[in-house]
Formats: sequence, structure tokens, C-alpha cells
Amino acid sequence: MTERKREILALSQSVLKEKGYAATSVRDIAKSLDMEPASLYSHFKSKEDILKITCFEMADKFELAVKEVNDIYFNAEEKLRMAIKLHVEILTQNLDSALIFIRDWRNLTGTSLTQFTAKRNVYEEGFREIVHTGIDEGIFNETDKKFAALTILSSVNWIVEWYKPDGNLNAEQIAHKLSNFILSGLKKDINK
Amino acid sequence: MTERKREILALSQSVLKEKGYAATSVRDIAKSLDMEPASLYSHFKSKEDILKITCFEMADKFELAVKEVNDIYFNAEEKLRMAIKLHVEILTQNLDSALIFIRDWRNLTGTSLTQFTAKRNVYEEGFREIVHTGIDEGIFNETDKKFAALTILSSVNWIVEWYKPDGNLNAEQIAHKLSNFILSGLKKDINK
DNA sequence: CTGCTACGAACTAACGTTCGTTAGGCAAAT
DNA sequence: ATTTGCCTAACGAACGTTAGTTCGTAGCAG
Repeated sequence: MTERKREILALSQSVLKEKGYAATSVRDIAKSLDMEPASLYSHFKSKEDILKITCFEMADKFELAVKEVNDIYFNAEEKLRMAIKLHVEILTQNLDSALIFIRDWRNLTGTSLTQFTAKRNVYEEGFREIVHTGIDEGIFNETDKKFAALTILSSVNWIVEWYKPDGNLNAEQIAHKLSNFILSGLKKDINK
Repeated sequence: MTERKREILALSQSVLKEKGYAATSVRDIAKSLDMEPASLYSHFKSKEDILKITCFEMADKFELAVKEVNDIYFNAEEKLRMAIKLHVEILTQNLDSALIFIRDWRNLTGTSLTQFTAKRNVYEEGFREIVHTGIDEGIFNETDKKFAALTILSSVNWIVEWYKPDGNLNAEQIAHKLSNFILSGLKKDINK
């Protein structure tokens, strides 16, 4: 990908995240780039092409991250903490893409959609595996793995809805709080 | 609202939830109702009118539920469990509306959008209040109230993404699991 | 250093389609 | 007699996209 294409992609993403993919027109994107709509087609095959690249680049990042974590030999708590940390880092460092990735992937069509959900399954499975490891090790409560992984991922992904780069929590602090919450819950343990 | 309007609203919602509000045309809705597009305008002022009614009806339900819970004199754990239970019930009993409510409210414009986010704040504040109560009572960990409320709500709302009415978990079971998870976390307490 | 070629990146103009919506009418129900 | 619920027809605007062109510049042969 040329430098210019990357630049246009990034700017397009910052426009797309505002109103969502479906509600944003090619003309909207072009206007905020001070370009003619047609000029975008020198760089991208179609509007969906932009969505596709965005979603797959993010999916690749997440897939890689959770794979890395599972390849390292740690105990489950460390694995989970690291997976959450990496996940939060990817989200916060690519906030525009992340928003599009989370909200708009449903607008993909045909094989793109199929391949995307497949990729998504892979990294969700990665989280399930971490939970599984924890149960095997006897340090996580016996629980519905699928349910737990979904709940963890939802808390993590929801960050994009409220995270502000200039807020008072950085990515690492968010990851730490979130890990504590997920591992120990809200209730004070009166036995400790 | 007339019976017919209610009926058309429900059917519209089941269409809208599939591809999302912005990607669904009035003609799409009409087609699946075996109607002419223009006929919809005998019942609704505009396409956005359908979205508006959907979002506000759901917001009202949630607002009412969390208000009820906070008015009842219970301890914080009971309050939270009840709030989650009511929330899950509303989500699962109105799955189409819930999906639109959660995914598509951003497509509201003008004062509708302003009023909606205000309502949303009210019930999010209701959750923060429950967390606050728990901290005051000394039964919840000292924590970032806003952060905790957001995390709780994200887990609860994410249910709409995977819940299937004919799945093997009913609303009450989901609420129970979710409450346990949120209250006690994933980690086994070796002191108990 | 000059002149030619190739190409990237933008443009103008326009295509056919779909969009949300309105106007006006007609038949059945109240 | 009025209202309800739907129709046909059509409006103007916006949509994604294509075709064809221009302009600047980088690479290279003479």
C-alpha cells in the first residue's frame, strides 16, 4: 500500500467512524479530503473496499495478539491479563478503525463477510481457550466458557464507545482495571 | 397507537434489525410487508420516525426498570441482580427493538438525538447509583463507579449480539450467570 | 542535460439506479 | 359522511461508480 493510499485510508476512517459506514457517502468522504468523489477510485476499488481493508486489518491484529498470548507459556491469569492488555492497546491505538471494525462489519457482503466472521471466530476462540486453560489449572471458576469469553470481549470492545485519547485513563490503566474487574468482580471478598 | 400501526412497527423492526437502519431502505421495509413504500407514510411521518419510536420506547423501558430498582429498599447486591434481571428481560423480550436501540440510535438527528442521549444518561446514572450504593454499604470494592457501570452495561447489552430465543439459556438463566460473573469475577477464590 | 516514456493522482462529466417522500385518488369500514 | 388504509405515479435529490482526460514528476536513453 502506497503512502498516499494509507493516508487517504486513515482520513476516510476518521470520516466513516462519525456516522457509520452505511450512513456515510463516498461524497462525504471525498469532501472531507478536499477531493472529488471519483478521485477516491484511483486508490480503492469501491466503497466497500475501504470497509473491507479496515475490518480485515483490525481482525488480523486481534487474531495475532491472542495467538501470541496463547503461544506463550504462562498461567491463565497472566494470559488473560496480557490478552486484555494487547486488546485494549490495539483498540486505543487504532480508535477510528476499531469503531468501524466493531460497528460496521455487518455491511460487508459476499465472501468478505464470510471470511470476516471466520477470522472473528478464530480470535474469539482464542479467548475461550484462555478461559479453558484457567479452568483446567483450577484457578478459574467452573463456568460456561463461551459465555465467559463473550462477556469478556464485550467489556473490552465497549471501550471504543467511551474511550477518549485525552481522557484521564491511558490504555494500560484501562486494561488493568478491566482485568481486575473481570477476574475478581465487583463484590468485596470479606474473607480476604 | 392503533393496532395496525403497532403491527407494522413490529414488522418494520424485524426488517431493520437485519441490515441496520441506514442500510435498510423504506422500499425494503415495504416489500417485506407486502406493501407499497408510500403506504408506510399513512402510519409514520418519516423513516426516522420509526427509528425514533423504537429507540424511545426502549429507552423508556430501561429507564423505568432501573428507576424501580433504585426505589426499592434492598441492599446493593440485590439491586444489581434485579437491575440486570430486568434489563435482560427487556432485551430478550424485545430483541428486534433492542438491536436497533443499541446499534442504530446514532442515526437519530436533531433534537431526537439530544433527547435520546439524555434519556440514556438517566439510566446509565441509575446503574452508577447502584454501584455507589454498594460501595457505601461496604459490600462492593472501592472502584471507579463510571467505569464499573459502563462495564456492566456493556456485558448486558452485548447479549443482543448472541442471544437466540430458541437457545439453551433463557433470560433468567442468562441474568443469573451474568450477575454472578459481574459480582464475583472469573477467578476462583481459594480462601472460600 | 535533454527529450521521451510511463505512471500516479487528480480532475470533469455523466451514467443509471435508488433514495425518501409527496400528491392525489379509491374502496371499505365506521 | 368521514376516516382509515392502501394504492399509482412521480418528484427531485443523492447514491456508487465509470469513462476519459489532464498534469506533474520520476526514470531513463540519447
